[in-house]
Amino acid sequence: MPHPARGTVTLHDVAAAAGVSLATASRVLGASSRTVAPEYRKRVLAAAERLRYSADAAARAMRGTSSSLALVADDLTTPSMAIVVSAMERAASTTGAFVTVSATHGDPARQLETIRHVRALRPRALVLTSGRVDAGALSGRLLEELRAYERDGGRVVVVGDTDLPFHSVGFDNRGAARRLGEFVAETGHRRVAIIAGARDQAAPAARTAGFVDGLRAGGVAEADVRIVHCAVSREGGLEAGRRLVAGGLAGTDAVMAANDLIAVGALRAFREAGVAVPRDVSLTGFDDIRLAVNVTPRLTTVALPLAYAGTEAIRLALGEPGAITHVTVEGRLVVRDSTAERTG
Amino acid sequence: MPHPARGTVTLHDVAAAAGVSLATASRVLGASSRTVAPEYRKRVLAAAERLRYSADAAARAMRGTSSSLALVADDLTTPSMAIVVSAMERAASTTGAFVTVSATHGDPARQLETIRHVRALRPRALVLTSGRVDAGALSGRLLEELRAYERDGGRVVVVGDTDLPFHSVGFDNRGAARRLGEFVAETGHRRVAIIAGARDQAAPAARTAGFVDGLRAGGVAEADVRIVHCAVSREGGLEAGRRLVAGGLAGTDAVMAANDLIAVGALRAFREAGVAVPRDVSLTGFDDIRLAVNVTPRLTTVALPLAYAGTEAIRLALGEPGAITHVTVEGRLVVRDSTAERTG
DNA sequence: TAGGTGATGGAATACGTTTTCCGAAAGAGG
DNA sequence: CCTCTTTCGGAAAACGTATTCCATCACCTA
Repeated sequence: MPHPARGTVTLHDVAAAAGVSLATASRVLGASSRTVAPEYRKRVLAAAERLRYSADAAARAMRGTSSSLALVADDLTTPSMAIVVSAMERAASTTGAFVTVSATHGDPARQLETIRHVRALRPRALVLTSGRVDAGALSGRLLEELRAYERDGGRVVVVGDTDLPFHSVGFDNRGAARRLGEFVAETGHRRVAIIAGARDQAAPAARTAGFVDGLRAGGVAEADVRIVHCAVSREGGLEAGRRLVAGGLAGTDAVMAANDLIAVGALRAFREAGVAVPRDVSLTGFDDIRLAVNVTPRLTTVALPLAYAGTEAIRLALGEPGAITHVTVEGRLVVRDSTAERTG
Repeated sequence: MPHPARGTVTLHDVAAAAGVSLATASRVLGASSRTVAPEYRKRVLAAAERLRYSADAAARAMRGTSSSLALVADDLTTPSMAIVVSAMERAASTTGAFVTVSATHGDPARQLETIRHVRALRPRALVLTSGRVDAGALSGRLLEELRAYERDGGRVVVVGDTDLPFHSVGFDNRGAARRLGEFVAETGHRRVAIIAGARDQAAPAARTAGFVDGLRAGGVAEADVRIVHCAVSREGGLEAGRRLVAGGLAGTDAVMAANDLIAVGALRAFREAGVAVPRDVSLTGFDDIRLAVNVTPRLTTVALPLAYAGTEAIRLALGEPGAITHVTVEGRLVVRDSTAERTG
């Protein structure tokens, strides 16, 4: 398909049309350091324009100067991924590189397969975004594959928390969650339910741990902190919220969700049940997705500077070689309307 | 960078390690029809595994069997683009192809440049998504470039309305908007303001025209329809909403926004001003983005089956050659809480 | 057993480009 | 006027893979 019937016009055709040699045409059209006489240069450019010549990236790549950036993500439809994709694209376009994207749908087996597949492109950098990128879950196979890729001269950047020996841009989930927990405790809440998301996902787990840290530091008794799990989605939050109210809130005055989506789901469950937020219970989220300001009440949450993280990932991916760098991006507490101060 | 120092292991290395010829190794590792003796096959597979061999996509592409899909979009951060990207990725992954993405930021010059650049990849298909893909705006240059690409054996699919002679997946913006306009008229509204978005963008313009069609068909007098313009964003809607209330609603009982984002912005402006939706005015959106059900009140809007459109685009891009096909995707009226019935 | 036939490994070639390397021509310096 | 240097066009090699063609070998049939 790529070199069909008789269609494509090659450098050879351009050279012939311009009446010069292949080498000369290449020097004019490629980014060569060699100078060519103005007369010839003009002829080549004219021929290329006339024939609508477009150099074959594959052939060009073979000779050594390829350039593509690969993104391997769990899910391409989340807002944060869109931002990362966009940041990568912007960075790539300044150097004439291409961005290729792949989705793994959170399946570790598929993740391995995808990386193996992507490796064929010999991308300059591979940005890996996943909820669970750690040595254990991968059985070492993924690590080996990534190492082989590095041996090929590529660079790996992990977006998210990881214990793998690659550059990474991580969020201080636990620290930010701790601050949010402290805030909740300091505003007078005493019985807290945590909707913790999935048990086996790294980010939600770290946030849950941080919530607990902060609440305890703020003086909430351990016995008064309840943790429930659910799917990491709006639906999961809705369902968990329903379970919560069905089982009786029993004096719970604050609910902390592992992310905004879950919080929005829970919010809906509370509204269904006639539980007023923040009058009856305060509710917090995490991520500060756009949705957070578009629900009523607007969510108190933690803002993650995703755009910054995305560009930071690109910087690591394209920057000068150097020691492995772990960049930690701080979250910022954003207090809105979904939390109240309890004076009682 | 792609073929660095001494890193990459090539088919040659695998063949040597397995003690067979290059051809044999290629036959085992590639998708060849030739059979090779079990003994040799085993040795080759073992060597490839041990060396973590990954075939060079560029070299492979040269021999004739490349496969990539290119997406050229205005803006990669919108939710609808994320869905299209995801649909493309899914389709590509089943055939072992890659998806590359590029953004043009709505700049026609950049659009041309991008397509020229992308053409180097010899992608099997080029999906072009843009608010304004028409012959006039492009001065013919873009058309020529796309034609040259087709001559190379590629296929062009335009997502969005276009008068260009390529496959396309379009939304019946005007028709759906007309139905929404009729609905608003039939539910008793008599003075309507339309927040029409940007004057020069095709989709908002078509929707506005459709709103007007529907309202008139439903019996709303032309003098009672007011049209205001704004940026196509939440901020634009917010600002337009403020202008609207500042100037006095003067009996306006319904506001129709060109899309959900604008509607959400307007909703916020109304809330600020103490205008209750839908009690004081009804409000409608367009697109049915996720946000539409997460605001209060939930938006009455038109749902566009974006996922369907995305897969449809892929189908056209990868399907059998045939006559140019224009697929029109119907919108679906979704009535929620932001519109009331006016009996008075 | 001779000749035919199907299977299969290996050498060589092609893909389109960039980049040496080489040679020719022109300019500079004595 | 001769030589040394610089400039620049062209021929050819290289990149890594898939495939065509050729050679070999085993097997089958008469």
